[in-house]
Order: sequence, then structure tokens, then C-alpha cells
Amino acid sequence: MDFELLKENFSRHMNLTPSELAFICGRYEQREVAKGEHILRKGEICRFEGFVVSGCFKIYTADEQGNEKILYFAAEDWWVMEIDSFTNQVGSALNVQAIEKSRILFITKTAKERLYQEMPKVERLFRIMSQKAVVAWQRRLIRNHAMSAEQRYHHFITSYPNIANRVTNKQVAAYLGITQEFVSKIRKKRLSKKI
Amino acid sequence: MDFELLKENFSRHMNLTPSELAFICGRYEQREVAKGEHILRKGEICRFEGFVVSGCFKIYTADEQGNEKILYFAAEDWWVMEIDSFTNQVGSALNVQAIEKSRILFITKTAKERLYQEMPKVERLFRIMSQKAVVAWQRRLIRNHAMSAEQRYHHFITSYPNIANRVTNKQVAAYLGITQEFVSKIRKKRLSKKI
DNA sequence: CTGATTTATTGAACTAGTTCAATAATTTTC
DNA sequence: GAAAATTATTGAACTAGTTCAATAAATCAG
Repeated sequence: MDFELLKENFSRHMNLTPSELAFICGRYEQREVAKGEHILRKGEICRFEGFVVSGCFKIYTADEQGNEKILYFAAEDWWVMEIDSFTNQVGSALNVQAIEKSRILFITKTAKERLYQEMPKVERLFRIMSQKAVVAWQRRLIRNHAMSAEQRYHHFITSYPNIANRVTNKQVAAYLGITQEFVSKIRKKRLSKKI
Repeated sequence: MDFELLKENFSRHMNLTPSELAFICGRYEQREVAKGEHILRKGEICRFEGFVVSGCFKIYTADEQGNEKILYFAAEDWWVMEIDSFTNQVGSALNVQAIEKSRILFITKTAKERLYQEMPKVERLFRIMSQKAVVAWQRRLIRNHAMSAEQRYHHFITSYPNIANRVTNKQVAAYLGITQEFVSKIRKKRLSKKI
């Protein structure tokens, strides 16, 4: 198993010794996920906290009419889970589906609680990570209010080229909260400007 | 000083003994804030993590043309701070202004770090609180994508009647990400339906 | 490789929400 | 308590983004 990416991820938030990193990573298991496979569906209880080693996932909701709102994409070096469902063992509000053949490292609820007990420093690590997540979500919300659809599209493809290249326009639309048709029109407009 | 509300807030997230609660609260100081006063401005470094005991604040950004986007309102029992600025001592992206005469309890950066050192359980407390905050921000983002302006208005006034009654329509508009005029039109429409 | 399904593009008609401007109501200030 | 300032309401004209429908392009399953 390759924990390098995960160790780098942890180290970005907090200084940890090699043995501390090894100790933490030792609690994670690996899993391959086929393209199209759901690792979590709305209503199920989220049994894992996952870290994407390769591939890509979409984290989304779908209403009765089946139209999807993609909350975020998780490619390499991102986390996949439903925090509320994992933490409180309640039904998940979100679906998590692999949009590519993927590999994840994951930790179960009991292993995570045990890790917190055995190594209180991990509380600090995840406290810091969660706080950074709050900041990121706040910023995205402000962007959504302050920017037009075209500006959000531009922001997305320039901020996350690695993801933008791998997902369909339909998925980009579901992420930005606009229609697929309008994404097409934005693309056309941008294209004609650049020539 | 009255720490009851703060103690209840902490206890909602985690079981703490009376002496633990007293120990934590002992690190907080009190401050009165006049209506209209800014306790943090964009670019300044956030020196406190605040808890609203009475009154109400708006946490917002403003662009060059001066139009405001209100990220959230913080009345009694809410937190006021700029997490990124407080945690990393960098310039704040947000402004925090009292929209009523208010009273807050606050802790400084050094007192907070000392508290984490002396009582590792506090890391857990704030880890849990931060995770709940992530969930709340994710849900708000989904709501913004899935609901029309009218639905968001309705959700806001029914979910937060206590805040909706105290803030101006202009502020509600800046919070919902729509124009003041459109809020007026929504209100008119709702009013005519109810009679 | 081929047929079947999904996705992307385009245009025309539409609508939710904006902008601008003017007036009324409310709040603030001294 | 009156003048000044801010906020709320209303309507008309506008625009960003949607909906629907039809065709083209790409992807998938066997």
C-alpha cells in the first residue's frame, strides 16, 4: 500500500514525525472502486472516512425528478465521506460515486475513534483540517453570490484544471448550479473570444 | 460575567464536567460592542474568537462598488470570528460589524493555544464543532443551488425567525444573494397570498 | 466493430431576477 | 422633535440563465 500521498496530506496541516505518520496511516485500509460504483448512497450510514489515492468521485444530491447537484469532485489527494453520517452514524444526505476507476484509503468509525483515544494529536490534526474546510466552504458560498455563471465557470476551470479536464460538461453544470445548455453557450462564447 | 449560554453551547457538542466548563470559560473575556461598531475589518488580523451573548452581528464582504454580501448573521449563541485570520494570523477576508448593541465573550489567540495545550479535550471539542460547521455550510450551498430566491427567503424566515425579525430587508437580500427590490416583491406576493 | 445510449450543441421562446428611477416609509441624528 | 439620511416599495424595461426540442457527437456494451 502506498501511503505517501496521505502522509503528505497530513503533513501539510501539521508537523508529524515519520513514526507518528506511520502509526496513523497504519489504521487505514485500501479499496479499489470500479467506475460508476457508489461507495455511499443517500440514507445509508457512512462507515468510512476515505482519502482518494487515484481516480475521481462525485459527491452529490439528487431530488425526486432525478436532477443532480454536485457538491464537489474528489480526485487524488481529496477526502470522500459524509461527515455528519460518519460522525453521528445517521443516514447520509449525500451520494458518493466513482466517476473513474479509483483507489481509496479509508478508516472505519471504530478505528477512527480508537485512533483519537490512542493519539490525541490526531484530534488536533482533524480540528485543523476541519477548520480549513469551513474556510473553503465559506469562500465558495461568497463566490457563488458574487460571481456570474460565466465567472464561476472560468474560476472552476482555472482553479481545478485537473478536475475540469476529466469531468463532463453535464457534471460541471451540476457542480456550478446551472444548466448543461448554458455551459455549452458559455464555452462557445469563450471559444470565439480566444480565436 | 455570565457564562451560562457559552457553557450550554459547549455542552451541546460534548460532555464536560462543571469544573472542565469553568476552566474553559475562565479563559474568556467579556466585551460590550456598540451598534454599528466593527470588531473586525477586512485586511486586519483577527485577534479573537468571539461568542455572542446578546445582540447581533453581520459577517460580510464588500466589493469596490460597496455592495455587500452577508455570509451570515450571528445573534445570541453564535460564534463570530474569521477562522483563517484567527488561526493563521493572516489578513481577514471578512468584516464583522455589530448591527445591534451587543455583548460578546472572546478568547485571544495565545489564550486559545494555551488552552489547547493545557486541556487536550478542547481540541476534540473544537474538532467536533468545526465538523458540524462544515456540514452546515455544505447544506447551505446545496440549498442555494436547489432552491429559488423565493424558496430561500421562505426557508430563511422560517428557520431563523429570531434573526429575520431583527434585520432589515436590505440585509436579508445581501444574505440571500438577491436584490433588495426583489425581496420586496417576494414579500408582497407572500402577503397577498396569505390574506 | 456496431447499435444503443448518453452527452454536447444550437436556436427560439420564455422567466426569474436585475436595474433604474421615483415615491413613501422608517430610522437616525442633533 | 424636525431635518437628514437610510430603507422599503412599486413599476417599467431589461438580461442572465432556463426550458424545450431537435440534431450532432461521443461513449458504452456486447
